[in-house]
Amino acid sequence: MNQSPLPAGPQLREFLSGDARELAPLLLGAVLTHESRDGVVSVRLTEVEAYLGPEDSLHPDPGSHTYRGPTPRNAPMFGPAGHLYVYFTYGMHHCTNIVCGPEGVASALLLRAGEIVDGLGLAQLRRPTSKSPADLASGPARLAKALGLTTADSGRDALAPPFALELPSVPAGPVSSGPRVGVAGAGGSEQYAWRFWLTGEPTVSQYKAAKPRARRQAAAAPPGTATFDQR
DNA sequence: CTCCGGATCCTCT
DNA sequence: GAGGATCCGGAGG
Repeated sequence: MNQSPLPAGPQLREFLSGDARELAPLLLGAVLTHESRDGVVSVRLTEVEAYLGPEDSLHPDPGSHTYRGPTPRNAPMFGPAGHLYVYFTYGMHHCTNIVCGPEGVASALLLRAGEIVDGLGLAQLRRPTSKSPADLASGPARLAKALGLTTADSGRDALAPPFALELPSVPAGPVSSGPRVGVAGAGGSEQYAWRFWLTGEPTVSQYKAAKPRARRQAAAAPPGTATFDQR
């Protein structure tokens, strides 16, 4: 039992102050817990994506909400590591990030998928449309829903009650990586292979590339205008 | 102020 | 496999 202790408390926050791309594989297998009035739900992270801020001129990240600098919405991403950044999208979905990097530097990990390891009943109550336990948090909006998180939680400290974050006691297993999902433009290309997941995990999100939506009053597409359909 | 389109999920075919 | 749902952040006039 002479192993170096896992980062916890202030050490964990310091640990999270590193580069999100390096932290991403290390956070796979970590367990995020949220206790609410309705009960406790814990998710073991199986898939995350790194997003950076405008500070790193060597790696501009056009896929990041912070690409154009700080705004009221993305402010938590510029704050201290270990806090949550939750945003609302598509008029109906919430997605959760854990802020990384030193204070003042925007960086975060989008929590894309996980396995419910505690509070299965409550998670099922929150996600009645899921068909199996593996579906409960197999997608960023599903994960946020299962944990009961909304924009009201954005900026809150994930390392303090009613939240908790625990790193895996042993490396969680083989890690795969690939391009980020649903990011329009260059930010979703192979150049940004900042999505990491636990190889073979059934909870990893089965995703389709975000399809470009028809614009309002768009003229009919000229024939031969091929659209991308990558998977 | 108006307009565009998204770090998505679900249902129906 | 395709389309709809349904808000709001951010940019530009």
